[in-house]
Amino acid sequence: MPAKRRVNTVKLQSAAFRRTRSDHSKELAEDYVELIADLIDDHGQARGTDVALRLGVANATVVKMLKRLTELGLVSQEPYRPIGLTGEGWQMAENGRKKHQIVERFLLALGVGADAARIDSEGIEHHVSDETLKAMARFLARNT
Amino acid sequence: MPAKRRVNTVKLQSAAFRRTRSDHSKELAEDYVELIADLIDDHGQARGTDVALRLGVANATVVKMLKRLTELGLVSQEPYRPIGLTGEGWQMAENGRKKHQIVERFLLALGVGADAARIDSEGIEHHVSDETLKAMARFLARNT
DNA sequence: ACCTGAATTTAGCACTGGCTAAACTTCTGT
DNA sequence: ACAGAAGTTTAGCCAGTGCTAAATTCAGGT
Repeated sequence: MPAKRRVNTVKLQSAAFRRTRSDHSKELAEDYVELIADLIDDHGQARGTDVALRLGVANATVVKMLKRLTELGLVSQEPYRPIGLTGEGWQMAENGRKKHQIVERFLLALGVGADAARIDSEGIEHHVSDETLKAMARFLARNT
Repeated sequence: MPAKRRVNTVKLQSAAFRRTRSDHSKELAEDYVELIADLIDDHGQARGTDVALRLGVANATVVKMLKRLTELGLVSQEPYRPIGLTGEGWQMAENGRKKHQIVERFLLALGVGADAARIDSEGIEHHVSDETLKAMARFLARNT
């Protein structure tokens, strides 16, 4: 393999790895925002305790993360009040829910059991490109 | 929904979230080990510089991580020598490569383009349960 | 044999995301 | 009305993963 070609391959590969890794904090943000949206829709409000319980982390961790999400313009909150989402936050939540739903329904259609489909879709959701998502949607449309 | 039922749901959900998150360090370990195995197979040896270049991180980061992987019993190395894998390391690498290959071939069979398939499989690989992997393999067997 | 350049390691820093314990608000039931 | 329960926040800790700069070791060519 010529040197130039190899360099390009390496660059592409490192980009792929770096991407999956730098996305970790974005993933976390998406998990929080999506969960908050669900809580608000299901219970009328989202409280820190609920988020902590659902995510399996300590209360203080949620507080710290919400501070970061507020700085990112996704969450809006006043002290000692339930958690709210900004417009941008709602948009991210909607997007995530759509993705999540397609992935989970896709796995079910593929023959994966309900439990595994739920768990795996949670993890996979954040690593699916638009192109792959479209392919999954096509599959769903064909197999219905 | 009865209280008991809801609690179980919450526990399941938090378990799913916690799992995807606590796996981050395991993911990283798998990426390193898989890459080292590839380098050894392709070039006869794996050097820190190559790993750093491929993963898109600094040299010192690789050194630190290799120390952790050595403590985990996955990597074996003497100072200033190329990187080796333990039996357990090779086993993990093999496992990862198998998974990776199935996921990537599955995405291709689904109609995803080569570039997206490569990048997405990199990210998805670590979040696919055995059950889902089997479903993908079944799909591949049917559509060949 | 030895010098130089490449590779590796060490040292020290920053940030993220986790935790516990303690302090502080808010809500609720009597 | 207010005491206690429930929820939130603050403070301070730790581990993991990244970085740069400087020191060290190794290997090749003269």
